[in-house]
Amino acid sequence: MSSELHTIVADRLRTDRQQYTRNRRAVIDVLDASDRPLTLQQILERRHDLAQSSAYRNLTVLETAGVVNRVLSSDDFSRYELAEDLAGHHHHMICSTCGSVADFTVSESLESTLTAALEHAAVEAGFLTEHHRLDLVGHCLSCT
Amino acid sequence: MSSELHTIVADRLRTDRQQYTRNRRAVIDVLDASDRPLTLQQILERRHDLAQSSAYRNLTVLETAGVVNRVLSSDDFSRYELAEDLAGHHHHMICSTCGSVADFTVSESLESTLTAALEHAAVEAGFLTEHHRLDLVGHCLSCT
DNA sequence: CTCAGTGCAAAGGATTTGCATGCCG
DNA sequence: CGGCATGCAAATCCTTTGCACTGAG
Repeated sequence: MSSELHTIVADRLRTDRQQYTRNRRAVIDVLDASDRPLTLQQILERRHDLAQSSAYRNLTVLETAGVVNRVLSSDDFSRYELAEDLAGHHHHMICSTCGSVADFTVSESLESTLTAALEHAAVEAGFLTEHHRLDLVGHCLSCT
Repeated sequence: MSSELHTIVADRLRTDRQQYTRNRRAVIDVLDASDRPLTLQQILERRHDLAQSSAYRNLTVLETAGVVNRVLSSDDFSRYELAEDLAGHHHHMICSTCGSVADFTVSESLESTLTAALEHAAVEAGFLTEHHRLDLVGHCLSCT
């Protein structure tokens, strides 16, 4: 399972003529082990051997290769997670008090209804959809 | 219609013990005239008499009073729009190439299905929902 | 008068970049 | 050996803040 993940990541990086280095693998491992998107700080806390600038650079490389997504919340920090086709399609509960982000999913039937309706709206606007984003904004348990 | 908007804004500001000044009214006018969220730069371009710092400060005041929302896109710029209960509930098409944001809506029946399903998920997670956010991410007509 | 709002300039802070070094192929 | 990845430090740039001034009540 996990080794399969690394194979996929390595493939996509190779397609971008990028190497799957130790640091990049460390970033992927950290994101894979989390049940929610992580800030750069949180990534560094989990792997003290990573340098800040390299982590940023590697996240950019990984995002370009399509294996990592950048998630924006309500605070000043970007958060990072595995791309949806690796981690599974899901949604976010965003706390507008503390900025934390938690994952959740909805039923497949709702997803397909949604996807169809959105694609209809996109076509009308001449917009080329990559994916949709459905998030809840409110207050998490610890901030209530 | 428009004067009604100003009345509502004035009321909400008063509740926050804030005044509805000329500059704040100018910001509201600019946002009201737009069919999409605007960056600070775009606001300043439309009203050259506004100072950057005051515009930021006023947007913060207006956001706190609940008449303006801050919208995050894919670029480094925050965008601002009238609060949903003033402009109507809607969604965004976000261009991941240029960061531009356009508004769109979906049917009310889909909205209510959505709202019910999301509330179910939120309750399970102990999350207190303020509102939901449903966005399309992709490429706009000019970036295709 | 008082005090919030304003504008200029300077500071903050997450993210990016320059450059010398190290390492994998 | 050659070229990319790395890490440190410095730069970038959106956004925030300090401070003196202005204007409404």
